[in-house]
Amino acid sequence: MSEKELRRSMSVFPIGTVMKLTDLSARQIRYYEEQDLIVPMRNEGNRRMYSLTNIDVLLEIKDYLSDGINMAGVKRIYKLQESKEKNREQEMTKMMTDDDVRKILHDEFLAVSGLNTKKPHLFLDQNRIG
DNA sequence: TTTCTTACA
DNA sequence: TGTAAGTA
Repeated sequence: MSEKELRRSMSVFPIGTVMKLTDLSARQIRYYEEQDLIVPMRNEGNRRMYSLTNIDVLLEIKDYLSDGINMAGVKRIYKLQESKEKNREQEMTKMMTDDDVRKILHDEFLAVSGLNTKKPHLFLDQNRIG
């Protein structure tokens, strides 16, 4: 996660500030949380603290709602994005793994055939195996 | 003062 | 969704 993303994910705004920034009522903001559209952090006093990312989502929700989409529809949109991101990450992980295996087999082949002119990969791959 | 939870003439 | 009550 980049520093920019870390900053955007820092929960530092109390609900009152979020109300002004999004023009939503506290009731609505808490309701969207109940619908699992956002997951604000809690401070020592059990107060909800929101991040810029949370605020972005709330603004997006407002846009969808103003476009005539109901809560069920909004929830479907985020559910879909969530599953797609998981699949993408899983695919990426699988690709990385396959690539590692390929490199390892390639290096082993070079070593056995006595043509290993580049050993650098062996260190990295062995660490990944362990 | 602000926010939280719960509940509803 | 709004709003009231009683807290923290």
